[in-house]
Amino acid sequence: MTRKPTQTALPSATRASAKGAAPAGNVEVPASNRATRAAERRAAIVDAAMEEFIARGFAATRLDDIAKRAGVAKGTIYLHFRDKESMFEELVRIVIVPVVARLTALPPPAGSVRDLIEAFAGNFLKEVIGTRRGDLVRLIVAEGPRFPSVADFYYREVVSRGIAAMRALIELGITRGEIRDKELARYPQILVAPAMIAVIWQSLFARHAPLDAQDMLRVHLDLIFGERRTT
Amino acid sequence: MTRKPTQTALPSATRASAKGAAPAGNVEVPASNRATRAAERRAAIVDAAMEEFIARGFAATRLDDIAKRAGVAKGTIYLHFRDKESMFEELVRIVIVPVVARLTALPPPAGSVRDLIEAFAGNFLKEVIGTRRGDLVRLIVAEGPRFPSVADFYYREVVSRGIAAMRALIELGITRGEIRDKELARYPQILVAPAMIAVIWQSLFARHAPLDAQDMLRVHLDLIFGERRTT
DNA sequence: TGACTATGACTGACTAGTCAGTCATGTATC
DNA sequence: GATACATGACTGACTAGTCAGTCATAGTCA
Repeated sequence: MTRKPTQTALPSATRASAKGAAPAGNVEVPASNRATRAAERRAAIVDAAMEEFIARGFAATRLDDIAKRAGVAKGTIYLHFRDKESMFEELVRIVIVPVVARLTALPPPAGSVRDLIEAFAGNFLKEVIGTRRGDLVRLIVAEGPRFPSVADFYYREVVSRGIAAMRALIELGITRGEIRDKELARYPQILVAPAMIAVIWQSLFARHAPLDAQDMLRVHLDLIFGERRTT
Repeated sequence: MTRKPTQTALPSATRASAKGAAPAGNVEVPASNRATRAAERRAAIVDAAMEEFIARGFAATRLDDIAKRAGVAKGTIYLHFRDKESMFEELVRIVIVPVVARLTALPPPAGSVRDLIEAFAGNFLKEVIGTRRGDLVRLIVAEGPRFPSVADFYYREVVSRGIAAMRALIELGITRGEIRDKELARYPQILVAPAMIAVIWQSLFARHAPLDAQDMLRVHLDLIFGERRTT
């Protein structure tokens, strides 16, 4: 009984992945074929879900809100994801994977170890700290204990790789005589710690006391590499 | 409409803080007077709430579960706290304040700056890392964005004080020639970062890769103070 | 090319279940 | 006996997930 959606508009954001996630008011752009449209919708749902989960956390996020933000009916979400939980898990994968790929693909085997690490830090600064992706990291820290599969994935794909990569760089630095402290290779976490703190700080305390992450990371590298660089 | 907490007692935990928090099966020990009993109940509720909030986060925690764990009826919770939200906020205060007090009251003005910082780190290791209180820190990171009052409180009472204290120590270290890098005073976060990372690591990744926090902090201090100490 | 049919993406009202907060009814204390 | 405290069944608001029905589009045929 009752039923008669009429359903005129069908937003769909024409690719663009609509970061801003314009809710309702977007104009009809009936993308070519069905498959494309579906992919666009899926992307819109992912973006919307990301925003909502970051803003409210897993439990407090309503699928109705995600649907509204994505400009889609609630049922549509279930055409793309099994349920709320698996949507959250997939979401993390979908967003994390390309970032890792980009950060990993970097190593331009040029210059000193310090140059390499600085390039890496620069990218991290640009790609993560203070961005939506930084918030995602905080979200993983927050929900990790309740989503072992997410924590596992994150450890496997990001943390263990990152630690291994940093360890390799540190060992190279020690071999080349750029880094004096040989013990550092045992705890690459020390190298990464200020960057992580910066991510969390921006999320939580930026409005109390803004933090110049770039400068802080430079000071930290000075500490490790022992000398002042450039100016 | 509706709302009228009744909000009678405000016991104030008469200290005691009953860490053990025996769940249901506690044999009634009709402690002398009403005030004492009430204080015990309040403490039991605080402990139970702490456990539940840490395990599930704010939104997913059920007051029924807190009540059951505390060995109390749900209504009793409302004799002590206005609602779930203010319970969470008070909880953070109740648990954090004594920890800060204990960590702050330390400074035995003896020995080198490194000794001071090492003593501090040792206490932090014992009191926070890998304990329930460490989980609370993770919880604050998790819920902070949704509870500005909690984030504010935490910044004011813990972060800003901690940063200021560390800065003072660093400056003293620089004056005394123990610390070479003068820039460090601008970012006390660098000094603290590995400790925070240890807290988070224990919560999330300990079962994937255990971390010897104590050793890591030692290596980090070696990095800052430049030389190896003892053995 | 135009008309007609089949497909399945999409919708949103609905169901079943959950849980914060209430309050009438005890019960212990003074 | 009066008061303060404690209880837990109850209410009502809210939401994850469902599914019967719709309709734009792809496919087929003349």
